[in-house]
Amino acid sequence: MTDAKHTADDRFARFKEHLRAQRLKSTAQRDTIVRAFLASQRHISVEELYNDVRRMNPHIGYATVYRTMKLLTECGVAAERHFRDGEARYESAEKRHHDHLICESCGKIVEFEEPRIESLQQDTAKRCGFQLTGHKMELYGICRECRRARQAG
Amino acid sequence: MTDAKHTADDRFARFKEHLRAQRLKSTAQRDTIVRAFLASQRHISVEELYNDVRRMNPHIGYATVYRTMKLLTECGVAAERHFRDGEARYESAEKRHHDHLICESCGKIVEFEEPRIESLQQDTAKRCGFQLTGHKMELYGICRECRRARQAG
DNA sequence: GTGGTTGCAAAGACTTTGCATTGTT
DNA sequence: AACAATGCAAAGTCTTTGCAACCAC
Repeated sequence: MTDAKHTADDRFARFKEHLRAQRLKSTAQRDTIVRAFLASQRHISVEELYNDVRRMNPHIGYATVYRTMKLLTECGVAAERHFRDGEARYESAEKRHHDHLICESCGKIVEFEEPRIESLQQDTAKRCGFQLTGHKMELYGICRECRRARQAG
Repeated sequence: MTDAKHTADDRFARFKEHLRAQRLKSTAQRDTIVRAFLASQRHISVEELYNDVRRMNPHIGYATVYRTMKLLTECGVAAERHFRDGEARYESAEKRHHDHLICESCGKIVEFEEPRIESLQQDTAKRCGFQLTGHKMELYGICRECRRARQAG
């Protein structure tokens, strides 16, 4: 499924490389956390990740998860997102650029790309005298499944 | 400047009306906070508002400011926003729909409307099977003044 | 052995809440 | 008089940090 250049192993290697380059150390805790993150195919919160990690090694602390996700973000393997629920979520940073569509009923998160919107964002920034450096766009709605469930229920 | 239907006095009246309708009480603190909010022509944070309010009445507490802004939001006079800095900011809710462009250098916040983006957002949601209920879009960049200052400096 | 890392608890930032007191209606 | 509102401090949520013990290099 995943692009061959971006397998979990590749990303794990990228993380290890980052440690080496920065003269940081490899530890069992970091390995566990990174593998757990790479195994999760979703927009995972620190709490969720912490729970996954604890299953593999109950002695790992919350702070280490936070610190490791910070490292993963720095080396470009993970990207931090902030949706409405107020806690950070992490996703793989190696996908191409995209934005998110979130179901307000079940919390499902769908990714989409819409180059026409991107282009209009550029135009808009320029029109206002800004040099665009980034954006945040989230669409909120009700997904098909939740609408069906409502009608049925 | 402001639309005649949306003067500060009108909005103040709307707030008072809300209190009456909900059988809540008018107090000097609420009046002070609401007037300070209506007088501020910007996307004001609770801390900034608290400082303004303290100048008018040093005995007002932080909690009362939070509680009053909640009320103002409920009655549709204020709208709560969350930008990157992690603290809530409030703006007038009576403007027409718009999104924000934020200077990463000086923090300036500019409002814009772009119906073509809105329309593409609708299309995108539909294409993904969602019924759109809302969105959050912020563009980040460097404003003209900050770019000039950089070149000069 | 040196210096980064960990886990825990404590602290921070922002916001909400409990409660005795005060103020509105 | 009844009951909501206030101010303060305490608690809550998410995240970061200080520090002694620990471990990779």
